[in-house]
Amino acid sequence: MADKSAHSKIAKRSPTIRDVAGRAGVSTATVSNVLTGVRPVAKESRRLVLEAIEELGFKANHMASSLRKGNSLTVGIVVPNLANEFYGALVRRYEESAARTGYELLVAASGGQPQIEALRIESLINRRVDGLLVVAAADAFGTAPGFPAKLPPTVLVDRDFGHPQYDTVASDNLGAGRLGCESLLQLGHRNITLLGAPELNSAHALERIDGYRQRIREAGVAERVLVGEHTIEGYRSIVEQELRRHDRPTAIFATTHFGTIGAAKAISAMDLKFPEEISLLGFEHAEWMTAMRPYISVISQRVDELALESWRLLHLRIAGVKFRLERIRLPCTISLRESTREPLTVKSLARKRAT
Amino acid sequence: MADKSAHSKIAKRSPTIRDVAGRAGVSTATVSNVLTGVRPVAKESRRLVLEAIEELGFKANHMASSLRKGNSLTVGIVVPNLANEFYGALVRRYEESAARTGYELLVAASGGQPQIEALRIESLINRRVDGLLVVAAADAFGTAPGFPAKLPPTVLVDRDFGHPQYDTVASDNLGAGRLGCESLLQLGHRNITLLGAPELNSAHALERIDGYRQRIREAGVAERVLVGEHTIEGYRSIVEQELRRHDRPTAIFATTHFGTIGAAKAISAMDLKFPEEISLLGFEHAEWMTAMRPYISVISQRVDELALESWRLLHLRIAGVKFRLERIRLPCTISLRESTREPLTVKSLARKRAT
DNA sequence: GTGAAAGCGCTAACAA
DNA sequence: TTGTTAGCGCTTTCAC
Repeated sequence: MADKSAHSKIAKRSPTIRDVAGRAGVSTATVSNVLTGVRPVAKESRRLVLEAIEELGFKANHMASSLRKGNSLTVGIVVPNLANEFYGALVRRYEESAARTGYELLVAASGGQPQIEALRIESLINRRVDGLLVVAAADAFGTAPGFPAKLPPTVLVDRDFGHPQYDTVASDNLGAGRLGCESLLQLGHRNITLLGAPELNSAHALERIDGYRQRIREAGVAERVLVGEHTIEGYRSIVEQELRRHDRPTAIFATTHFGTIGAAKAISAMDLKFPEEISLLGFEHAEWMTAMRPYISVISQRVDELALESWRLLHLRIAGVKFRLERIRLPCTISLRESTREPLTVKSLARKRAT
Repeated sequence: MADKSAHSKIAKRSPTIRDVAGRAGVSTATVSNVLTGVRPVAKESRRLVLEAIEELGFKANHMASSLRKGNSLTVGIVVPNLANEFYGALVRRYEESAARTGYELLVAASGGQPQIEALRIESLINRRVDGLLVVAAADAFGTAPGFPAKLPPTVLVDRDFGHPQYDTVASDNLGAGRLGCESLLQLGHRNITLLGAPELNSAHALERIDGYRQRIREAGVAERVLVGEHTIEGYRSIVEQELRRHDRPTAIFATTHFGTIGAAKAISAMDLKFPEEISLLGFEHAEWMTAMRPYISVISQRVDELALESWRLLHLRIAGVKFRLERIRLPCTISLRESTREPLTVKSLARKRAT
């Protein structure tokens, strides 16, 4: 068969809608209509077009259509750290939602630095993303020097809840703090040390601490809050010190995943019976915990729902649906396992009573 | 000041290069030249343009320039699962490289299914990505029905090493298998059970097993390979069975991260002295291991280098540099910690000798 | 139901 | 050094 195109040598550039139109003997408009389904196309024309597409291996250039249509079907996602398990789980869910609805995901990492976040977001805006899902590098999102003046529809997740300008979705951190404290109190603990994250640049770490404080005050029990460097080693060393005190706590409540690991490490480094002599309530379930002895009790965020809800809001905003600023708090869940027990004293008393 | 534009109402659409040109009193070409730096621009013109850009809050439409230039400065990355720690670490490094070089990253997940992989890659091609970094869903990458006929420059990472068509970068899995076996042999173990991953859809799991086999045969020791369902529970149950055998091994070598967790779980569920009675060599270091007692010895992939090398190759291909198909194997590293010890018998003998 | 043609916002000849 | 203009590949009026 003779090649219709001008250059019959190697076809370097990929075929365009024009090539398809030529081959099918119709206009580009008809090809476009077959592709988009915006207007009806006669059966015969459609067949010809589809054939031509097949034969040429034509793939519609999404950038061209985006440029023309003025939307990119692309969402940008910005997180502090892509290697983080929690954010990884978020991104995974976003990708699922995106793939399901014909969107693609442009990912960027801020490293927790507002200036970098500003830069990365600017770059995403240049790509004309339809919307942005952001785990803010710091509170007061959008105030870094050089931050773009106008963003596309944006939803803030996990951090900087209650931002005055954007919809926000986050876990009920205060509730999580209360819940953890409550469960320890119910077991009979009266000497509970909270291992909190330093404020750093987001207040959301403080919310969990506040929850603990609220609940423990209601119980009329003395509070004790430890805050250290936000690294496993930092948490380990501070917990180790704590466990050496004469007035050692009977339970530790870590409100971060790192804190959980650090505390577990500190406990196993000491000569304490775990969990008999010291209870540990951690944060954020992870696969490896199933291998720990004792199996660590934790409070976990509902990452799937965080992703779903934030995606839903963003989707509505992109669609132009008007509604008041949304602020969604999702409850955390507690998984009581082996690392939380009633303190020794209470247990002994109970036994005595029983006999 | 009077508004020059036709509609002086609300400026809905974002300013274009034309708006900037008008405001600065120059041509669009000059604005473009200021933006791209392709041709020199007089100082005064540049100042005017920059001012106009600032005042209008102009952001160059990357899609338009891509369409015109024929490159998107975008790389697509496809992995089986975005929530996986290993792939998360990869993506993080890719993002760093991308941000550093002006690229953006479009991410997609295959769920380990070649058909989905084909779909997602097609979608990325429609977006005209300049290149693709893929952790293949299965070996024989690119053979699924409906797989795009022609890909942009593509580098395969971790899986399907040695693909006949694309550059491939992966860890030296065979070497890793040998290395692990070797280190256990050196400690004096002669009864080493290997906990391998099922072949599933990638032979790369078998390579590690083969490495173990090679080395153990060289040593003239009986081999024993266990392969189960690729889940923590699957591994746990199979290891638990193994540990109940009368001829129980003195060491277990898990060649996957899941296997490591499963084995650790099985061991701590049994009444064995760990690591005195049973050694465990795992795969892939993780933060949580620091909290385990004993601290688990592992062989780890050099994920940073995998990312760097694959990015480098892709970059060269995108730049059009011609070179033969590259196949890069990166060695794994071993971290000997507390979970691997000499077996009891040997130890006792050594003690006797010492006295 | 279909085609011709304008144009999305930018870059790259080609002139001047 | 600068401006004019013709597209990049698509969608979308507006005619027919």
